[in-house]
Amino acid sequence: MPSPDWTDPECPVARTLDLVGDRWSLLVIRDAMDGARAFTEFQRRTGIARNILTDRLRKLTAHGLITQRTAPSGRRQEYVLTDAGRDLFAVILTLRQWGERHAFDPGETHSTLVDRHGAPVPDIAPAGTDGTLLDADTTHVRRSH
Amino acid sequence: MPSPDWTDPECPVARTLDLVGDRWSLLVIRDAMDGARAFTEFQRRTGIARNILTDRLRKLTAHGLITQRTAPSGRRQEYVLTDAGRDLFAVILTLRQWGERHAFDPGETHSTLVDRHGAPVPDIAPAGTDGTLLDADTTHVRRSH
DNA sequence: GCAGAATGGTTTCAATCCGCAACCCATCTG
DNA sequence: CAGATGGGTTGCGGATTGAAACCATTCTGC
Repeated sequence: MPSPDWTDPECPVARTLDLVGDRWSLLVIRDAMDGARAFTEFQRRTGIARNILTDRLRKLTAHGLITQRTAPSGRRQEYVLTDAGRDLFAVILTLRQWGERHAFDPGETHSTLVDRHGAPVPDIAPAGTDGTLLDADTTHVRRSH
Repeated sequence: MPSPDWTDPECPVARTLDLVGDRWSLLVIRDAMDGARAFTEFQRRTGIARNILTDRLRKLTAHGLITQRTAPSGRRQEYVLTDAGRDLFAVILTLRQWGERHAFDPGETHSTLVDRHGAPVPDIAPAGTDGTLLDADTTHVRRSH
């Protein structure tokens, strides 16, 4: 029901990118995960244009990644992640870790993701059922015939 | 040297998205990981417009994610992933797994990522140093002072 | 060794998308 | 009640995209 015309209907990567694969959606999700809830707060953190933010929030809502509701403490609006939205955590995390490894010069500082105790989150490494590390050379796509 | 004006210079997520966060780049990377090497092959698999593909291949090359070289078997050109490009495997994988969980109706078929033995790749789950599962609620961003 | 197809693009043009600025109304705050 | 803040909408110009046509070089079959 959300997006009838997929770029590549049978590829899950392509479908995900059809939903969040633009310049801003994942940054909105990132900020929602870090506590942003109000329209103005998203706008301030990302620097996105206000009309585009309106559009992205509507699309993400239509696709079931966030929901809009009135804040418990009054009449203000707020946007919060759905379960599907929160499940993008691993995506944001791998994007973050790749960036830390490849998008900074040595010595450049960057923000860090830490757990409740302030300890840095360890790198994610894809592993097979037997625990061996997987990469592009040891896997391939099997098309859904 | 690659991208002087970042959307959000100190956030690794934003920097990564500045490099590959458009509609096509990650699909090109996906296909490169699955064996595509030639210009026409990328165009056929993704359905991207040819001038845009030219632009994306140049940008990905400029950012060090792919390299262009002449094929060993003659004079044809080919595009292959660099180490940094191959390191996007975890990103593509988490996008794929999220899509499998949330972008398909129950009963709909989709392509699958399998290892050398044909076994499906297990889901990635972010874990802390002590092995506990991490998510958006148990982590937060620490800004770089 | 020549015709035709494939490869790897470039160019042109129209349509779409995006960012900026201005505007608007409702709600808080002093 | 004046001003600030929240949550937008509208209009406009510039940038990005997509479709199609074009082009030069290289294979391929006969």
